[in-house]
Amino acid sequence: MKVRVRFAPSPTGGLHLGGVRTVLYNYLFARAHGGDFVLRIEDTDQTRYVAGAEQYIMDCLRWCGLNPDESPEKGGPYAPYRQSERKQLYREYAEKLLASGHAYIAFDTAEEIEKMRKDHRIDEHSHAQYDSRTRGLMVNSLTLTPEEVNTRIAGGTPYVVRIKMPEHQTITLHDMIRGEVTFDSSQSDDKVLLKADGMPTYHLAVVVDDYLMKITHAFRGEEWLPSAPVHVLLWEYLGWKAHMPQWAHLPLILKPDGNGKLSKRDGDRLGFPVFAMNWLDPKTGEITKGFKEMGFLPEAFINMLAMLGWNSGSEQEVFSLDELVQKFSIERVHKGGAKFDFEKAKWFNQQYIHKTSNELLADRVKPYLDAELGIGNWELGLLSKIIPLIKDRCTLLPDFWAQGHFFFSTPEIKEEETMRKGWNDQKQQFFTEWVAALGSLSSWTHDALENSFNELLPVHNLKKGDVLLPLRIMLVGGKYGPGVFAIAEVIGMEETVKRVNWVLG
RNA sequence: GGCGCGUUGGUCAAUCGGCUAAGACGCCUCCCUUUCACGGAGGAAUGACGGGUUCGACUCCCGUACGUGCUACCA
Repeated sequence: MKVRVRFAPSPTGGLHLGGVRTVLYNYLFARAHGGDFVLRIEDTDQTRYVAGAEQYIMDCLRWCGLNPDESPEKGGPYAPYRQSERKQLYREYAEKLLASGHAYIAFDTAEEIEKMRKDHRIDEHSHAQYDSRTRGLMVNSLTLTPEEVNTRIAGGTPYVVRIKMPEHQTITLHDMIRGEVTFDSSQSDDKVLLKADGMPTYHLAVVVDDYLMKITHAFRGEEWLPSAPVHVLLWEYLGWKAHMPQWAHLPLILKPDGNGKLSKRDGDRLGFPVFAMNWLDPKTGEITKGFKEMGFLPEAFINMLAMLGWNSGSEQEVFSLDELVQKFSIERVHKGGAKFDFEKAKWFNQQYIHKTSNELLADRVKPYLDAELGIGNWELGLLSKIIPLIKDRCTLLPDFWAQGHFFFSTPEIKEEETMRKGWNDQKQQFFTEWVAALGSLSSWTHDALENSFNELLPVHNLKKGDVLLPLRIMLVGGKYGPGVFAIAEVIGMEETVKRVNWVLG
């Protein structure tokens, strides 16, 4: 049987890094087994629908290089891939469940349910559930006669279809990461399967679609584990038990400090991205920063996520996507949640910047220079010269500007005090003569520049250390950057002379 | 509160009964470098707790604690 997996997000906002990791694990599993990876949009909650979110999710997957084989955009043999477009389909299965007695119709209003929750609460901390203990008290097809039910439906009374959870039945589920997990069916309430608006809830929709789309392995976040028994029962009641996918509930990604699931707010608070790409909330106009825009390379982002909860068992940490496809195994996914560490994420990016070819890096860096200098306002050829000089000093893509801006324009001197420290006539003389000598250099190379510099030193009774740092500050503005003479070589004679002369006054 | 899941250094984590408990990030020291980095060499830092089982438990079992998730006509 062909392996088929799916990523099923609901289009309600930015794509969380945990979501991307779920996509990754799905993708790796599918590729490793020669299977299909499908993207299914779970947009059954019309009240939470956010315009643009679906397109945004696909853009994120594209940036990550984790493209689905089947999706709303691409189509496929099991289309449509948007649950809202499959709406009519689910009712048929709800009816089937109704007919077999595994589900029932309920007419209760939100207020009535709320009242029941309070009136029948067991203690102060918990509200009663709509379940085997309380369903007999409510207005539903279990307490009403068939005639009464029909009259209400005919009269247009809104209703939902709920699953009738059995009492005290032990439900066992095999999870690829956790092994056997068991539940007591009485713990779960009679979940709504079909809502009053005719849309299915997640519970009905996942089961129906996973079956119809022939999904063989279902990976999702650990937060779904408590409702898994409901899904297992549904597979059974619908008569599809033999086709139920193998489950894997992925550990959660936690906040770096305190406790709890990592959320967008933590990123804002702690100063790091949580979403894959910038997300503009159409309702509030608020922009949430993404890893892409913060200057991460997609390869590094993916590698970092792969290692958050999984490891190969070896000491290797840097893996290409192809290597991950080869080595990843869902069984080696850690069971416990992992706290997100932004420092480690940056380290991965640094590793990738170091190992990425200068040509490819130039493509990635170009947009940042365009943004700083304006498109067409700078010499593209410079990029290939400076990248090898500064890449070792860069962790995120914007660092290329921070580390290389002085190649493009005369820098502001930010370390003037350091530069002037111990300044005297000797130094003034030295630089004046060196600058004058520059014109007669046989070739403008860093070696030639350094030689002429060195030769002049004893003439003025100076040591190299006395004047090298001042020269650096003249050229770059601060105490950083690649070798000074290499910088001078790149910016050229005219600019070098100009920067030194400006300081000499 | 109930139920599920989890628990090895600050963080990510290896270990599938033999441990003097890997490795990485971060931190500290030193070397390299007359800048900043890269790189190299070191260092500090770990099995939640209590019972079993066993010749031997980080590894298996039970309990406790702690963490986390769920407990919606949200996913």
